[in-house]
Amino acid sequence: MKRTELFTRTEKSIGRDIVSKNAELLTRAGYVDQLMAGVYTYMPLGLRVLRNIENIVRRHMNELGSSEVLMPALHPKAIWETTGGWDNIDVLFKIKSRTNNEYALGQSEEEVVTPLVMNRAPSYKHLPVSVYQIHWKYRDELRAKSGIMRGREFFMKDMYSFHTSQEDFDRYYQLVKNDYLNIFAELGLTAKVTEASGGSFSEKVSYEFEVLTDAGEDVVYYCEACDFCVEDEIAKVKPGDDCPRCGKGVLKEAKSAEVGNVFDLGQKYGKDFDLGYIDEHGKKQFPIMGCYGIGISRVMGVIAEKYHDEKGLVWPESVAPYRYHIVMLPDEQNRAAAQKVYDALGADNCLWDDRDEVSAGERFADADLMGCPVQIVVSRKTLEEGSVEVVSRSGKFDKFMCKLDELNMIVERSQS
RNA sequence: CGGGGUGUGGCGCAGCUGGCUAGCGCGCGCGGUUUGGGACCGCGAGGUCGAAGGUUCGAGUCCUUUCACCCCGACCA
Repeated sequence: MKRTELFTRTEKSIGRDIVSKNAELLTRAGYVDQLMAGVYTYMPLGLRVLRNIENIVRRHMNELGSSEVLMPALHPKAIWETTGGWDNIDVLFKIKSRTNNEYALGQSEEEVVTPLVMNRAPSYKHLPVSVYQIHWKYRDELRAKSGIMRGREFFMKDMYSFHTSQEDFDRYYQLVKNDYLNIFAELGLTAKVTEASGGSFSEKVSYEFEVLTDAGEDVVYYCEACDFCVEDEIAKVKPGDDCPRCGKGVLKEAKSAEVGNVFDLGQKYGKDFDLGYIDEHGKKQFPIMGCYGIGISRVMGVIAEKYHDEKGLVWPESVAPYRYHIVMLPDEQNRAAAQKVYDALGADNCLWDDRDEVSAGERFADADLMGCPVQIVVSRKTLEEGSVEVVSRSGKFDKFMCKLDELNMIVERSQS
């Protein structure tokens, strides 16, 4: 995309009341715009990052054999009364219409997905089933905070699975749990599988996927030597204790952000809706269900928290809005050369700063702030050698010159 | 929801105990000089000071109410 087609702008300074690093950088770089507390517009570049995260998650869900659906965010009151959530979930967003009917905004979708799936699974032969969606969620938080990390409206992947036996559930649960670590790794994040409480509707422990960061609001105790990690709320151990798993390491305390979770829902929802299936003996049974979340928009915030320096964002390649940022110094010859680079690398991979009358310094500063992985400088100086200069935003590779007639070298050499 | 802070052109801010046509930087428009790290000169446009009410000869400055945002806490099936 050409910069002149982008209506967003960058800001040098930011209000003193913005403390959160992700909010600061994403706002200054023009990735997001706050509408109100905990509610953001995703601007063109921000949306591309969000879509990249989303698509990585989507690919994994599809590989897990789950089917994508898109369920409503606006729910009737009745289904939430059926499960008890209307009265028990204080973050449930409730709406009264002019007809005096009441509605809820979805903060999770068990109430929708359970009838949706079980009405189509009359017998054990139709199970297991796994479905997921990637959609907005709403929580009536008393206090939204930390930029896009804790919104009242946020983008989330939520998957639900339905099984006929505990063994089959455990198999799938384990599969998803393991794959989650791969997903987060692909997103550039090191997540720790963390034991946590199952919430008010589940006696069982759940697992949260925690990324260590001071910007997070959870506190975990983790082992330095192995992958043991537990939420402080349910921990029977404390910092300084020997690790209960490996015995070798000592537990440390850290703040962290929950980027995903998996829940064993048991038979609650089937029972609440009285929706079961017929087993091989002709008897009615309730499905064992699991739910599996990943906070897409929160992941974006956490990545911004983990990947930045004093100059701005430094996106991992897997989620960067554009792989290449063409820093063109204004001049007709430079423009012609930049056009060549743009065509060679593909418009969908490049953010081309094609503006006139903007100083070199501002271009460099903008490129650093926006954080695309590879910066390609086109200037009189580089063209004297018939080349462009290729720079890594993260320092992953040493900068090098690339001849204009060998532009595919950029693709090769910047990958490694 | 309890406590604290802040609301002044698009963005960032100043405006002390009330006083005359509300300032500054950035950005924006026009002209010119610049062009490898957020350049410079000149001219110019743009705000009624979050909102409502009150005190006063006079309110951005004081009082009351209210809304919004930020931070701490509580909360976060």
